[in-house]
Amino acid sequence: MAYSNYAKTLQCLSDPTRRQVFERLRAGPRSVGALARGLPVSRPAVSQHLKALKNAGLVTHRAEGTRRVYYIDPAGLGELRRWLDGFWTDALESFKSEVAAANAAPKRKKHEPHD
Amino acid sequence: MAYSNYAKTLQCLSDPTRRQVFERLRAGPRSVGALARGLPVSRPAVSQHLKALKNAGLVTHRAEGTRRVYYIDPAGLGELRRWLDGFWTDALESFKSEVAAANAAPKRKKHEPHD
DNA sequence: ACTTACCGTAAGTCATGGCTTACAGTAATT
DNA sequence: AATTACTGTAAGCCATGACTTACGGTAAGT
Repeated sequence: MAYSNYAKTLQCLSDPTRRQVFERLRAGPRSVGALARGLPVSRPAVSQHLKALKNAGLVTHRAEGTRRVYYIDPAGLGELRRWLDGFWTDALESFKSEVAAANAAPKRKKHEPHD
Repeated sequence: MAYSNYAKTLQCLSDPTRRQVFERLRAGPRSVGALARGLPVSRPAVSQHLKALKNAGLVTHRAEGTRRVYYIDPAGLGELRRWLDGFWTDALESFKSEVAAANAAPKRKKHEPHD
């Protein structure tokens, strides 16, 4: 379903309220009403957040009468995790070589076209 | 320095342009001008993005004449990674038990206060 | 000393998106 | 069939924040 889109995942998890909805699902599946009950926003707001979360592959739902029980979908988090891990190794490497370079080489001072 | 703030990190990486700046640093350290050169926004915009990235513990800079050479700081990514890993294990567990519950139990139908 | 390269910040504009209040629709209870 | 519980969507309002231009400030070259 949700293809490789860590971008959407990041943008989705950036909102505090939406992340709060998501964190509530960490404990286990909940209906929309149950999710909205403890939050400082209205139920439709939660519904919209859930739509965004689902679009990012972070949650799924299952019908239960008129209720929609939402629960976490590992797909979205998985993609974000892969991206982050790749970045992490590169970052460590880059950081180490940077520190080494900073200690070894003195400061450059010329005004020249640069990279 | 930057304490436990995966929230700030997420909100920081949510912007596409800012993420583009960050990804450019993946290859290695760059000056502000060099970073802005290939991007579709002005240099001050890049400067502001770098400020946000630094505030989130994602980058640091080192002076080199009048240039400021920025490079990735593992701190911010590390925190995000820790949060994500914790969430990931919980999500897997929650997902598995959810699928099991969905298969085992038939649909509930009563209109009763719920959770 | 003057000029040039490089950068951060201020002020102001404008689009994005999160929230609320309606409204419409389905399923279960009586 | 009528009512009640539960939800998704539409329209509109409003704050957040990303971007631009303009400016001031420092360090290096001449």
